[in-house]
Amino acid sequence: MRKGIKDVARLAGVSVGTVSHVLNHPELVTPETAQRVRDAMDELGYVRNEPARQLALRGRSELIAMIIPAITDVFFLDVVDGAQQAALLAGAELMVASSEHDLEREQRQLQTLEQRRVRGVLLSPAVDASLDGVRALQRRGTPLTLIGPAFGRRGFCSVSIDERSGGRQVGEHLAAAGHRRVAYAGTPLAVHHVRERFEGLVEAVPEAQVTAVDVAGWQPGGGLPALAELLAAPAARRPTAVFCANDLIALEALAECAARGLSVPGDVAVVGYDDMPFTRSAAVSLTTVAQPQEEMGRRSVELLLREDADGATHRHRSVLLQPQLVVRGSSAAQRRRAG
Amino acid sequence: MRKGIKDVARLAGVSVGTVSHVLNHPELVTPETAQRVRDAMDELGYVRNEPARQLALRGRSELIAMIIPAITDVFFLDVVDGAQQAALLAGAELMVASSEHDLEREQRQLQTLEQRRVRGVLLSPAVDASLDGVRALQRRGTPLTLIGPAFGRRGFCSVSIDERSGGRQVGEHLAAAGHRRVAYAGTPLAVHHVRERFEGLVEAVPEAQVTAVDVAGWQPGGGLPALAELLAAPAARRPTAVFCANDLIALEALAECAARGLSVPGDVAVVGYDDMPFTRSAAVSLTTVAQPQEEMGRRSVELLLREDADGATHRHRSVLLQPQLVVRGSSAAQRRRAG
DNA sequence: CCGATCGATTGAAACGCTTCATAACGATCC
DNA sequence: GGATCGTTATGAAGCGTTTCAATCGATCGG
Repeated sequence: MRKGIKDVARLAGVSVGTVSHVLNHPELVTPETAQRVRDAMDELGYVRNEPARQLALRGRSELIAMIIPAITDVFFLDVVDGAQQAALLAGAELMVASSEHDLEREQRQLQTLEQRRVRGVLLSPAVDASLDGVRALQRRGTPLTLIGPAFGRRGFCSVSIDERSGGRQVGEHLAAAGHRRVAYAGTPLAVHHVRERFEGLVEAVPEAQVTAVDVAGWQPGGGLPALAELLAAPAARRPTAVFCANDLIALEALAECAARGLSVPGDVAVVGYDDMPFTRSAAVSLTTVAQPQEEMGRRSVELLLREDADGATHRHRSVLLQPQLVVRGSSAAQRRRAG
Repeated sequence: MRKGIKDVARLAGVSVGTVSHVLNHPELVTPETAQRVRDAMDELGYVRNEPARQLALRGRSELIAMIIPAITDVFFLDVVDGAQQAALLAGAELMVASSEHDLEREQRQLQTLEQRRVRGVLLSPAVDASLDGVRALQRRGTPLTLIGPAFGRRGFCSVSIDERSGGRQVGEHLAAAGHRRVAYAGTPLAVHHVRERFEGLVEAVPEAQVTAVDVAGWQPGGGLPALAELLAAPAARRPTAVFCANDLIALEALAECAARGLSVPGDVAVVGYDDMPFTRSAAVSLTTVAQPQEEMGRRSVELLLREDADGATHRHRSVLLQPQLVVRGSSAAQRRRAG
């Protein structure tokens, strides 16, 4: 049914070798012959058979695959975007799959990618994934770089973000504005990046009293009762700043303040994390921390391609990216009453 | 370097045919032999060569590809998610690529997908794409279904959303609440879905005066001067409701109201579109229109697989999905002063 | 005018797999 | 005991491509 190189050869009156040459080494073929072959291709609607090609070349495809834990996680949008740009520059294609935080799916996807002989894999592992399978794959010759926290991940290239620095930047900003009582609203500290940010914060405000507010179980629109309670305290004990583990929580913190008649940033400063698009559009524009997602994607592709190029002489690298505090209205610097 | 089926055969002391059988037709092989072969595979770290397999089977892969116009467009997150679920159910893999609104990239991606002999393609075309290339691809035997507006796209299966109905639902909601002056804030009406929503709105509020506010050039945090001007009018001429073409604009409209001391929904009702996560967390929770993205993805995969199964007898189908008004605080029903 | 040289083209081998017709081998039956 | 059968294993053919050694003409220097 489908036309192959042979049909083209017959129609053009040349051998299959020649047809292949016009595809891969046009300089070896007379322009006229080449044209005749191309005409034949058009006429037949010839489409190269990539699997066959790959087989003959006993090689890798130009496909880079990226596995992320959840396709609906907006954090990865720009990571993918950056990776895509870098891949394009290198003449490779990028495709994305999602493990949905399921270790088994992750393994299966890695397996089919290896079977497809992809050029390399960018992996942001499902949370508590054991990396044994990944190591094996790598040993068998598929380059792989890790995206996300690098701890305990020797033997791989990896790109991660300095979460602690993000917390520290927020802390320094708040300390400079004279805050002495700050609340940290986040999901359980057991989650790696949530804790790192917290510790960065604490580190940077040694003279302040920091209260961790666990919002486990929170979901958008659900309110923040634990935080509300804190804000209900008399002014002298009430936190003067709230640092939230992400922007959505921060937006809701804003609402809690408004509901209590507390002005932001007058009475309470609010800081988010992630710099999502809506942070600029909120009633009080949100101070937040921008993450270098796009760069994360870009660098990970670069590491991957380098690993591929280096071959046996390769030495793994870990890249640590810096987040960036973005000061906006919700924490605007101002004179504070003594607190 | 890499081990093949032959190496496995040699090590297990069987023929290549047998090895292949344990992979594809285990029932034809004695359990003991099968075990021996599997042990050999493990020992050698054998990984199936998918391209070779595909070639031998002269067939399609189990890979479904989806091309979206922009990887950073949050709208598609749940579309991809739904598609992924459906694909998984059907035993296929889904991979995503993005054309970045570039017709040329889209074409190139379609081409490499065809060369890879994917099982089918879900395409959300770059805006003003001509579909000729796509038609050719389809004629050559790659099933393809379209995601997005169906107009002028005969000859394909497609899944789209009834944008007009979304506008109508908002209109009916506002009309029922007694609004007589409503503003529509959106990017140029030339954009298909923006216009459709507008027309739905107008259709549903025949007795009201509707003002279209063009926010072309707007970006998050930029403010909405055109809308602000409207809101600055004396109460008797000021719109009592603002319908925004997306939630981000609506959030900003909320801020404009607050800045002018207008209460929402008391003085002005605000309605958004898309039902993004933050709509529940805003100071005034946002009335908006939820889009059936996840279903969109699911249905498109179903159509694709059906087309693949039907073969020549296939008749194209168009599915039109209904969006769903979600009423929240920013337009809460209430007694209105005569307006 | 002949051998050498060069450029264009050819055809076959190889890539790793699946499958199919065939063989090998017991067990079963008359 | 020989024919027949069923089960299991075999090896060669074929999938569509690329590449490489070989071929074929034509051109060139002497």
